[in-house]
Amino acid sequence: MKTRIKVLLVDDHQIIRDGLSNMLSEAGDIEVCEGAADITKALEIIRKVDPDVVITDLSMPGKSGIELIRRIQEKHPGVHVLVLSMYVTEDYIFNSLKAGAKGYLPKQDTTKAELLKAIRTVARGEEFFSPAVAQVISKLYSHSVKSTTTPEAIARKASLTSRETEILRLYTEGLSNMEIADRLSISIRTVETHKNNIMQKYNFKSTVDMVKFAIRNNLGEA
Amino acid sequence: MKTRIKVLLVDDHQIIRDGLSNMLSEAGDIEVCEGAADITKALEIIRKVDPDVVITDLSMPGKSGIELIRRIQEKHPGVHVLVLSMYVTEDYIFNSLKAGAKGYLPKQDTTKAELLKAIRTVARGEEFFSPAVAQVISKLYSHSVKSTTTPEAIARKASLTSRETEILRLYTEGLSNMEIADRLSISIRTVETHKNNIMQKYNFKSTVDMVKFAIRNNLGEA
DNA sequence: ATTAAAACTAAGTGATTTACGTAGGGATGT
DNA sequence: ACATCCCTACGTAAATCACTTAGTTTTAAT
Repeated sequence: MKTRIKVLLVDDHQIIRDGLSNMLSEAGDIEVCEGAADITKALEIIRKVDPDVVITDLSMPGKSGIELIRRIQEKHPGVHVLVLSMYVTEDYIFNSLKAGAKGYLPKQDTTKAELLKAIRTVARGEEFFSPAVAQVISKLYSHSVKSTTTPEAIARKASLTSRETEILRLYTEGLSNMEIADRLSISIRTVETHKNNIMQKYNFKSTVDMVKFAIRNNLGEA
Repeated sequence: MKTRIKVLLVDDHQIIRDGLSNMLSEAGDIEVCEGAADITKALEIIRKVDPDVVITDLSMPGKSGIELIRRIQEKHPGVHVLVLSMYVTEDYIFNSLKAGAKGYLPKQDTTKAELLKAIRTVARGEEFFSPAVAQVISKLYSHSVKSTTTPEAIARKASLTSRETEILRLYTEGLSNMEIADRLSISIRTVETHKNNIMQKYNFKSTVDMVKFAIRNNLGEA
């Protein structure tokens, strides 16, 4: 009899954590530990209980979930990360994998059975992706092959730094400078600076232009 | 001091019911009764406890949630139905309203605050729709101008005047209030007022939300 | 190992723009 | 005649913009 799989849930929504916790506790081979609503708390709990699997959302207050994955890889390489996100976009998936995530599931249509299977799979150190995610990944790879021949397009996209991209995405969600500053735990002046830089790089003449650009380029939803 | 709002949750997913139940119980003015996973059970509980508000999903095993709404209207017209669905499609929304639903919220992006507001609103017998849903409704009603089978109050509530539509379109072009004012030869204040009215009609929380709506609605180019 | 470049952070400050509540006048329809 | 809707507009408070400067950290290259 092997020990149960210790799972840590990271999500800023209380109800979701509670719901998942309930659900997972019904499985005999899984042990859910105290959840975390942000990265700091998550890392603290990881140090304390050394879980086998961390299930995390990506959109959270403060640093993004990507950062959490990165830090876990650095300091706790034995802990396997399973992303449970409401976004099934190239960007999120790619960056999660790059940061070291072992699995990626969409919140939308993941069933209890799938989630359990995913947990058990990543707990063994293997990878697990839902069909929808796998599709995006394959598209990503074929895309990267093509893009080597089109440096112009890459250059354009690459001209935004990761921080700028992150902030641009938050603008597309309709957040104000202040709200973005709070979300990222940085000064509103910094947000303004980043925005200014974005606007200058692309010569946007208004915030609306910027958002339209982001939407066209799949940096934001809708 | 009025009595608490009695709420019945109908959803075939155990975790979701549990999560919502948890969440709603934290509000002092709401009392959550035993949930139901199907129509039969739901009607049975309604007969027993006579709730003020029924929150229901639409996709359920057996008969659809629409049928539940219809039956509630027939036998318990005082019970207000709030739909909480993962689908924000014309079909579902239209049929829910036709069946007598007082509110419709997408599962995807409804916040706790919104849900509570929606519950309190429909408990008073008023209607409540999230921006995304209102968008679909307005689209629905703008096509069939005179529909005798449908509540016209909703259409009016969620439709924009010609001036508002005109101004909204200019916003999607990236124009500022001032530029729009010049273009239309009216005061910037007037433009602001129109914008304000648009924002209120759809409960937009930011200009970006408004523009995203317009783009999705083909009022502006994407 | 050291250095240069780039990225992230942040503040000052005056000008501009927006948010939001309130309100008058005209058309319409009942 | 009266309620209602629509377009118009203002005042004040709040937020954002535009530009500049600059310290700290990361990354890349020699």
